[in-house]
Amino acid sequence: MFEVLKSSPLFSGLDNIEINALIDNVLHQIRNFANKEVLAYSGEKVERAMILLEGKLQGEMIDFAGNSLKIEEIDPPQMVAAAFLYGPQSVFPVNLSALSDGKMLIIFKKDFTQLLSSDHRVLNNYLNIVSGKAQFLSRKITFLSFKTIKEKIAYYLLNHLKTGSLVVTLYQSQKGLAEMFGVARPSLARTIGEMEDEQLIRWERNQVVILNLKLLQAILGK
Amino acid sequence: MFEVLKSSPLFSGLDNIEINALIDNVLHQIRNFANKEVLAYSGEKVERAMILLEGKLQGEMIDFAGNSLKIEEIDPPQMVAAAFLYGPQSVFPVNLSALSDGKMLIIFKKDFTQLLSSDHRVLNNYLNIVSGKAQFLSRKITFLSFKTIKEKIAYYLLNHLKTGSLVVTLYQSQKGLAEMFGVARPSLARTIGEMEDEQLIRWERNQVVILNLKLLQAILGK
DNA sequence: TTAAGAGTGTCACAAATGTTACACTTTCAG
DNA sequence: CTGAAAGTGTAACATTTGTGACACTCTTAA
Repeated sequence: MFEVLKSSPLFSGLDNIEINALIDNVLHQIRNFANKEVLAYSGEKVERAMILLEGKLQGEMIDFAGNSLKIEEIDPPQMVAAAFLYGPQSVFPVNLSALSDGKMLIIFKKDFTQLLSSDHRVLNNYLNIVSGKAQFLSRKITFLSFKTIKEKIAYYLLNHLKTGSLVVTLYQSQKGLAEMFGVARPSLARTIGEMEDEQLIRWERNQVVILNLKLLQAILGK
Repeated sequence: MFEVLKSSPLFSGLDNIEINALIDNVLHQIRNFANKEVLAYSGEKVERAMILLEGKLQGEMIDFAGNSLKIEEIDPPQMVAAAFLYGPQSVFPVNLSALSDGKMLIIFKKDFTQLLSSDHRVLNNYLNIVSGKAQFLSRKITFLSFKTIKEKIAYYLLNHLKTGSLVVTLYQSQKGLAEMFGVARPSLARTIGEMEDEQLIRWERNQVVILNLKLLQAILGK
């Protein structure tokens, strides 16, 4: 029934039969959601473990002025808010909204705790997920602490560059990127234009061609 | 021997005898360090669990231009880099340096894993610590995503204000604050000056008096 | 096929912050 | 007590980014 869970980090190392047995053993439910639906608001208590089965979600912070900072996109079969289920302040750090129709598996905290303690491998996986989450957030801070937009662009491109290639494929609009960078959209466009003038990159529709890798690295290197 | 550990989050709920038994049961060592010593560099692999016993540490990110962003200060008996011991990328996210002389308890990862699995309470505590760490980092992102220095100051003061009081005691210099905020020191001083002109606050040596709480909150509220 | 919506490039101007410099004060070790 | 080091207030100026506006392109659903 939960074929997709086999490749989920939480159940890594378990086979289908074991996964189904574990899940059947605890209370759970399936929740369907529609595109653009808001599934949770920042500050809301996290009382259930959620594993995305189908569709796409995003987490974004909204500040008091209404500006949004997109923190991450979530694809199946990832857990949602994994690092916020336990710990001293278990509330959603972001608004969670749907980028498409989809569905997710829901397990209440009490039952999830029981699931964790019933299998050492799952517990170990969960520990890795939460650690990975902290590491992701830490990298996010590194990224946000870059001062200039140019640095952010350079860092983003170099991190999404597959070794050997000089082309970065974009899965987001400039608008989406601007939100991730925490900058205004026209400011991003302007800086992109400047970097094109400098023959650093060529920014096309859905991909960016690196024209001068060394100079691009030098932006971060000095 | 490790009296201070009784109040450590990792050993919460255990008594002295149990703690000593657990620790004696695994390989461990004590490491002394001197003020200003750098204990680990960003990017270095985390191979040991470290619990601060005495002294004070700080973690700071250094960007390529040499600017530093102080992420946190660590006091005993906290764990160091707890969320970076497991997970996909177990490397230090910050430079770890000493703010005073001190010493810490060191347990190698393998032995620490053994310690975790030998007591359910400790494992549970550790899960809470790592979750708490992720939550801390998440709040840090919230903080860094404030656009203006004024917002950052207001947020910082309101968060350090004890209920009922109108005075915030500072345990850091303006220079230290500027590093935490990720802004230039004179810029911080200028903004403080502006807020004093506006009768919002009175900034004294080691403490800040809130003169107009409502207006201060309004900075974040609109 | 076409109209609507989303995304993009660009501009002029405003606002915020960084940079560098210097004088002054405070702290603290010797 | 004193000198050095660290911290603070402030200024002029340079840079960077945000804002709001508009025209244009692309995509897509009716």
